Amino acid sequence: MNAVVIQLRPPTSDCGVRRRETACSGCGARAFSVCAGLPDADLSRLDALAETVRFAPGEVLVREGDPATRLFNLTAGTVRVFKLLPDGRRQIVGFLFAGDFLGLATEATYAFSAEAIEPTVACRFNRAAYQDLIDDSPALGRALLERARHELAAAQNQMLLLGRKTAQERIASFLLDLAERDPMRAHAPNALHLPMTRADMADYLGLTIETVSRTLTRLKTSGAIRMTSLSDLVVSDPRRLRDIAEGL
Amino acid sequence: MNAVVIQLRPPTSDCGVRRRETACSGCGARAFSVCAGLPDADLSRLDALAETVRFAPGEVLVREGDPATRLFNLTAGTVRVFKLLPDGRRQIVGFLFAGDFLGLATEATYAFSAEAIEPTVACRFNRAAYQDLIDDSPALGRALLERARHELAAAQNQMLLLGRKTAQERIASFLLDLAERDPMRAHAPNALHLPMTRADMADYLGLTIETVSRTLTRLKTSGAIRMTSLSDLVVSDPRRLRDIAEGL
DNA sequence: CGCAGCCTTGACCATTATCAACGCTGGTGG
DNA sequence: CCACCAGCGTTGATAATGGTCAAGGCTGCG
Repeated sequence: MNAVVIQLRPPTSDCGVRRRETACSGCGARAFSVCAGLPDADLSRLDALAETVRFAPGEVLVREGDPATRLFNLTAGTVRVFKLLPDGRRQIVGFLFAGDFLGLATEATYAFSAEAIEPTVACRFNRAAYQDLIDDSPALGRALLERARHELAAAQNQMLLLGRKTAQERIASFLLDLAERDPMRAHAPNALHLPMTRADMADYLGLTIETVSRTLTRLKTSGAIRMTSLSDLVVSDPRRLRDIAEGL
Repeated sequence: MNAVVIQLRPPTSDCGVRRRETACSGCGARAFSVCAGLPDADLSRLDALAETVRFAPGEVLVREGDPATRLFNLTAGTVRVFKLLPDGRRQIVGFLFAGDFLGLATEATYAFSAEAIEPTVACRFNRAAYQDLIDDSPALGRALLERARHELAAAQNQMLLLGRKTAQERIASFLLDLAERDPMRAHAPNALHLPMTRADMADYLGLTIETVSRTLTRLKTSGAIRMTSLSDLVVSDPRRLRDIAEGL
């Protein structure tokens, strides 16, 4: 698995900064990469700041409460970003994939933790240096603001999901969202890979493992989706799934 | 009521842009005002773009799905920002007060609706012109990015609340958050005004009106809070309320 | 081949939603 | 000035969605 990832994305001298707009060799561009469209001068300065780091599944990228000294740009893999309550209840606030930026919501200390789910490669930046570069590169500042807008809109959608949708609507919405972001989607339009466990999905959707499992079974039985393995599925009836997601 | 508001915040020739850092005459500064600390030159250019507008309770500032042509800076009042599902279920994604900015999460079209709760005064900007000004004023861009970071962190907290907290924890968290943002807090540390209805609270917290009401009664009975009217309360035991909010 | 971890399914339970009745309050008009 | 009404809030009884507890099955790896 790890070997495959490395095959798809060989270590790059520029830490992936220049390549960030494609998520996977041979498949289409990712729409919201922070660095897509930046002038070469800015890219070079980013390159100079970046250091490539690798994380095995379960490894910690940042820990809630720690001083926020680093930012990351993912070039491969999957990361879960989450918050914990004192008694251990966990809310995953997002999954990050290749091309995504980790640390936008950051102020003096990290307000979330982040762990690799799959073998992950990232460009790591010193936050202070990155901040200097933002202050100095209007294009980068603009790109980050644009990304922040997008993340904020996504967060609002997730609040709607968590506050007002049923279990079935949540799962359907999640699968559709994932289908839109999945770097593999260009290869097979309705095929979808789930890199995370049922527990991760549950903690992202405000449900329990059991409810996630039952609901997937129900969607399967109703013919909206078909599981090709525990972590792969085909959306056999996208229209229906979309209707379910919107509560229709 | 309206008269009182106008007394506290007379219409200003500069649309409130320069005054945005104080929420109410005589009380302390608000921490996260977008324009606080901007150079005078930028403030003047903002002034030139701004137009003062007033909204009565229930009036619409922006409607989900409309082309996003306007941004707002609130100088007085309270606004609810929300998203709807086709069947009418509503999720309030935030309440805005004096000093808050409306439109950060906006891309081509509004992804949310916004309505005044109380009589509200705002500076209205043309979005394209505002965008030009951002591109041209590093300080403004930085301030907006800072604000976006803060909003994103708040959104993640709300996801934790909606996905993993019990009804009682949600209400306690909500009251504490509100206490922190309430422009009146400088006047009486533990007094708190609720400008929104129970239905608004319910739609913000992913609960029903009845559960909000019952839970407030329970907090009241337990001695953590004391209601001085339907929309005013005193946090009589802040420590306890904090513990409840964190699930302790 | 066996084991550990993850997933599924079932039975039962609890929190919160729903439905319903009633009370308070503030505004209006007789 | 008082009575009425509409809208909002509270409380109670009941229901349902999703959670909890428990058992067993799959799967992938050593």
